[in-house]
Amino acid sequence: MATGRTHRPATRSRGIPEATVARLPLYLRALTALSERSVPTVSSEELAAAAGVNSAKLRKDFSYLGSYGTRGVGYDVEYLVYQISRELGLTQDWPIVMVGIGNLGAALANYGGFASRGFRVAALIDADPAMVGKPVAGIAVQHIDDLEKIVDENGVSIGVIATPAGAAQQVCDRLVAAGVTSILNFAPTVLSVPDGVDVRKVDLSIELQILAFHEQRKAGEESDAAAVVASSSTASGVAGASLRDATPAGGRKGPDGDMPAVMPA
Amino acid sequence: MATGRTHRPATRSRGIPEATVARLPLYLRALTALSERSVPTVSSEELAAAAGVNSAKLRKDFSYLGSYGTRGVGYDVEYLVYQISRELGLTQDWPIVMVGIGNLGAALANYGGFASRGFRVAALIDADPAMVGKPVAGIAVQHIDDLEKIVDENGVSIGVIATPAGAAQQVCDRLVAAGVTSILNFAPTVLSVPDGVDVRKVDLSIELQILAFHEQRKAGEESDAAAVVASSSTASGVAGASLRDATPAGGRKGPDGDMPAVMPA
DNA sequence: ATATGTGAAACCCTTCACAGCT
DNA sequence: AGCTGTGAAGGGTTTCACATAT
Repeated sequence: MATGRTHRPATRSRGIPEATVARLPLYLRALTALSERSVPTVSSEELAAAAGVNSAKLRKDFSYLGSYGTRGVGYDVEYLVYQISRELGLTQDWPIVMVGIGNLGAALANYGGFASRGFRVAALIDADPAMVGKPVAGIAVQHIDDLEKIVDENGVSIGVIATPAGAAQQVCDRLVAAGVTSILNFAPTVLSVPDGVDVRKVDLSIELQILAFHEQRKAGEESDAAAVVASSSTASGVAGASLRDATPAGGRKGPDGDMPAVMPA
Repeated sequence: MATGRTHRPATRSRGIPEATVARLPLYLRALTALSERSVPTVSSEELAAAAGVNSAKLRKDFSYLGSYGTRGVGYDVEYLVYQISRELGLTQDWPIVMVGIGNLGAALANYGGFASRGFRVAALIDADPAMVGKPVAGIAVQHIDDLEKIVDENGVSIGVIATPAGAAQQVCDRLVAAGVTSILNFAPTVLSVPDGVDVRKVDLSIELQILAFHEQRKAGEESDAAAVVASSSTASGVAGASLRDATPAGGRKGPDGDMPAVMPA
């Protein structure tokens, strides 16, 4: 043991299921919008619609937090905003550091979404000496040599990695060694971290590939023309079946399609 | 019917579980790296380590695609790269449009991750006349008035939304009306789309909030020394029902912590 | 009358453990 | 001997449906 584990230690989260935690920010956003419009209460039905989930799920989610609703009435918006904020740990300030101030890093630094909700960009860090000192989003970029000092002095426990893939693991190791225990990774690599450190990744290339998978399926499902003209072929039934049999045919190998002469780049 | 559903129609994906689909891009990336190093075969154990999952899961995932391995040996790297690419629909070219060329949009357009794997940025679209004509990542930005024409002429079925939250739904509606059936949404809003349209969202603020939740828990788990200083001693005891008539006084209530006098911004 | 809170059922995903093939 | 492919067990998540509270 003592070897670095690979991903998402899952952190037993007291009693709240991980799936629920992942939806709390969604509820919070919807509630904040209601709060700004001075709406005093919401029903699970309304709030669920605003958050894009179904109401039974939302009620079950809230039940893990406590009994915060009133039967026959609904939920008090302000009260829920506070309770969810507290549950998520947003009533305190989280200083974060961002490493890798290239195109993406700079865009993220400029993105207002952080500051608005408990996160404060404590430092921007880059390895390029030409970047150091330059202000990005009103903050002067610092050199990566000072990473440990920066993390320590600011009490940073959350780091954002927006470096090229090749540098990510190395940066991650330094962040962890310096005391960071949560990492948001935008670099297209799998990061190895010790137990006790949480990693979440955002990879837009992966998201697109998942969409492509479904897109391809849709195209195959249609009569045969590619088009996909507006409409929504609801297909309420278990329709589908269509060409291409799923089963790995008794004999050998997969559905269809063998190696082509030329590999796709 | 006819009403727009809210999120992730889940698209029955023939036989491949959604969770497996979401991991295929990960496997593909690891395999591509092996391929570049001319590694001929991998075991499930090795590949799993490289992709950051466990080997049983990987084998089960691959079993949905077919029998692509050789017992006692492992998987042929090149062969798997091709099969997974094909399964994901990456052997064809996917023209995409990106709407909203601000900081984030520009950064995404510059990100190489797209082009490298089957995705081609067919057009960049913005509502700001001042942006129109400007080259971003080598492509001239076009005006949103031409959205429908652009989608149609390029046969675009995948759209990326990187606009401010307020404009996202409206842009989404136009994309869908124009024929787009898959959307990657970077705006912090829930999008309503008709059945048959897939939406995936990327929201870094949400990711950070999830990390904060676990981070908070870690801090509380420690012996007792207040690791995270500057805390907000949230009325440790069961504080009185403070001002705010909001408190829906009643039976149970949650674990601890009532409304504070001052709400966190 | 209305909407929450929650056992129970259904479903999906992961992990185990080993039969079966090379 | 070694590694894949997969039934079966185990956990987690979603959905149902209704008792319960206002």
